[in-house]
Amino acid sequence: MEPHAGMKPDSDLRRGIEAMFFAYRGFTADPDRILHQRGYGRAHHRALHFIHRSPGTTVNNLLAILGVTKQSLNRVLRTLIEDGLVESTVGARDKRERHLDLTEAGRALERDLNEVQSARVRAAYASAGPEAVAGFEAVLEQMMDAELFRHYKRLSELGGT
Amino acid sequence: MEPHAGMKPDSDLRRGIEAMFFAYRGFTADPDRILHQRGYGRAHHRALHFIHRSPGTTVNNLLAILGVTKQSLNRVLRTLIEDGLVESTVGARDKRERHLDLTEAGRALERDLNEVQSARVRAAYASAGPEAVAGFEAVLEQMMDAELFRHYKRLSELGGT
DNA sequence: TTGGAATGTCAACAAGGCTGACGTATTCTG
DNA sequence: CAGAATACGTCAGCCTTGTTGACATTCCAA
Repeated sequence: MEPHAGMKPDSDLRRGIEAMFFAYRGFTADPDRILHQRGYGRAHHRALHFIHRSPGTTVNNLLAILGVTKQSLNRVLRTLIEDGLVESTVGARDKRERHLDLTEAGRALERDLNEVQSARVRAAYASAGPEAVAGFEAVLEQMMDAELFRHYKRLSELGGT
Repeated sequence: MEPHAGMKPDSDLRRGIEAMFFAYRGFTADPDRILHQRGYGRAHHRALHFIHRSPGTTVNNLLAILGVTKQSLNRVLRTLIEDGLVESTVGARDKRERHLDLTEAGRALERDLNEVQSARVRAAYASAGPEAVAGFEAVLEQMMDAELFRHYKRLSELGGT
């Protein structure tokens, strides 16, 4: 392949790839500790996060966002419901659907997890500066494929508390 | 918590967190397909990547970088050696050590995996622009914790290919 | 009204993490 | 030189979290 102006050398790309690998490990390290103490895994965190984000969402909805099979999600969801962190209510309009919401205990755990994860992201943002943050998000967005990007955009536009 | 100038609002942090989640999925999607075809998983990719990066590295070294137990790494390594993708040779200076290298077949697979993963990163970089890339790397570096950052730096300074 | 699509649950299996215990070869150290 | 420490491999067993397959319930449209 002819290198040409604007073409990133192979070593730059490898560096970026390694940065993603190591950064993702750091990104999940703090919540993982809390989860492990409580006997949960990363899948539980993801479920709590997105239920918090879209209260009353259905199982199917969550499936699409998380990109796993319904059987896989169901196992996680079942333990969260048994442990009283998530509430599942039969749909009023469509009784096949289950609407998912966090209980007070669920909100508390989600808050703890978000707290430690946000702290790290906040520190990284503060240390790298606002322009770096803009670049960070721009590259990440481009790294998603179309479907993931749609989910991301939809959630972003909801605005969060 | 009193918000003050320069303090990122919670919603910005949540957006960044979700961006990391979705982007990481995209980041691994293409290599995952190739790996799955060959009956391998992400763990095999990581081993191949870092052996390629540091030819002749020892098992202990790889353990530290990957952050897994030797039992876990051993399972992956054993299949790669059996399948003739990795070669393990007894250390010359210290015969307790095993030095790991890719065979020709191992290099070929690593090249394929790197090819598709780099393609996506390259496209993202090209589309976001060089300043965004600088910001991207800056934020990722800050997101690592100290030990991971050391590994990252050591590898980066080796230079590429 | 009935057959198919959609939604969700249960069962069983595999990958790949983990801990703990142990064996062997080799090197280092007191 | 004897014994401790290091590097590596392996066995056994556990957990999380992904998968497929089979099934019940509910809705909707022909």
